[in-house]
Amino acid sequence: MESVTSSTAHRGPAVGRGAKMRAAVLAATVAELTETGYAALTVEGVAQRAGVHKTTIYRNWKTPDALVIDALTGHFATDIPIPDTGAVDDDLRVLARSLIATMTTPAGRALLTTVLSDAVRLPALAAMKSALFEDRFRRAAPVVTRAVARGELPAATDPAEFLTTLAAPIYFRLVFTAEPVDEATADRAVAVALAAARAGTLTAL
Amino acid sequence: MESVTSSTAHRGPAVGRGAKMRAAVLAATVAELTETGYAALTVEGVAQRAGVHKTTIYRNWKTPDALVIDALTGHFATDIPIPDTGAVDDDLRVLARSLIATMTTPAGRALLTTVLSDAVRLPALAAMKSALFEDRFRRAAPVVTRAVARGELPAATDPAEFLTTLAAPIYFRLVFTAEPVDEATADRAVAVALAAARAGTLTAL
DNA sequence: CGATAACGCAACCAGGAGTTGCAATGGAGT
DNA sequence: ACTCCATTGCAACTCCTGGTTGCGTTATCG
Repeated sequence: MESVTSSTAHRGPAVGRGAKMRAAVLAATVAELTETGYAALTVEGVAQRAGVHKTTIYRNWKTPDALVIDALTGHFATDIPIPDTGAVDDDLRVLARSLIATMTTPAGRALLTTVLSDAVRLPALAAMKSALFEDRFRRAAPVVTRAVARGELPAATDPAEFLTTLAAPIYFRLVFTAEPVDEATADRAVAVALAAARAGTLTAL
Repeated sequence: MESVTSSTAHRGPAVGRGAKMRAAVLAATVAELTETGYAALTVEGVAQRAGVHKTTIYRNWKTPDALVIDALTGHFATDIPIPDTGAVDDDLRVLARSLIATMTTPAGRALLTTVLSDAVRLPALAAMKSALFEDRFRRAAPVVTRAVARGELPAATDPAEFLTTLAAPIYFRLVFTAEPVDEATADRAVAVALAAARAGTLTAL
């Protein structure tokens, strides 16, 4: 201490190091989440897997929960691209298939599992869950409105209703049943949603 | 060992007591499950709520998990009645509404939440999850087959497929979105499933 | 009414989460 | 290349809570 001396403004903060370890820890967290689940998640375990010492984690994240939030928020950022092929059928097929593609990866499963686990008690995670679906639906809504504009679907078709009908069977199988979820599942979901919409059952309340 | 003595066969085992406490503990477990979730479930908490000492619980259930399984298995037993009104529309409406009725009760939510929580790591609970849906679908299948027989639905309609389509949006809203789930939700799910089936999109693979 | 089994209680053990102080390391600027 | 200082590693330590054990107490059944 004493004098910081007049010259040296502020020396090298050495901030480049934390980035790598941060990435490693976040990745390790997701991995642990997939393997052991949120309940059994231990900072020790994450540290070990990341090749880091638990002290480091405790110093960089005030609480283990913050770590989880942080880890999941990353994947959250990876958004599904919204197609615009000119035909509803194709748009929806692409949409459903990419949804399934992202959700059947280990990382996707980790997000889904954790979001459904007891971690929902964390307000931040609960908010994330709502935001995730609201956001995806809002982003995908144009697919429906464009189809309506083109006359491919009834004018009264509600985008949110439609997308819920499309997504529900996919998530249902992912979460509840042990059935495999693949392209066939996607295509069937599309067919069902389209049939329902064309029958006029997917209007706003 | 020794002699059990001639007279006194086997004295009063005093077995009538455990029943009441068992019920109290099981109820307390469900309550704790709804309020605090599986991860935060503590034997101490359950004991306190049940007006019992934790030792008693540890003595009656080898592990806390066994307690959870036991508690949930109770609700599991409460099955949904399968209607047979003579018209698919009515059958399905009744079915969907009673499903929603049971799942929106505190107890129903407890079952659902726990079955989706980290508790799924328990093989017994995972098995229960599969069994639950398989069983319900099997029991409800006649509603579909009868409708087919009556000519109300296409002959190729697959019961499991149909029931998945019916249940999925309900569970989706229950689990993922914050929307209220009521009769309107039930009726809409019925309309969607019927429309999809009549369009021939719910056939076996 | 008395014996026996189940419950209540209190003290105890174990393990893991989270903390702290100090030594080692590596990156940034000169 | 060299030096400085933030950041990480490391080890020991505390504390809390899940789970256990032995014994006194109570209630149920014959």
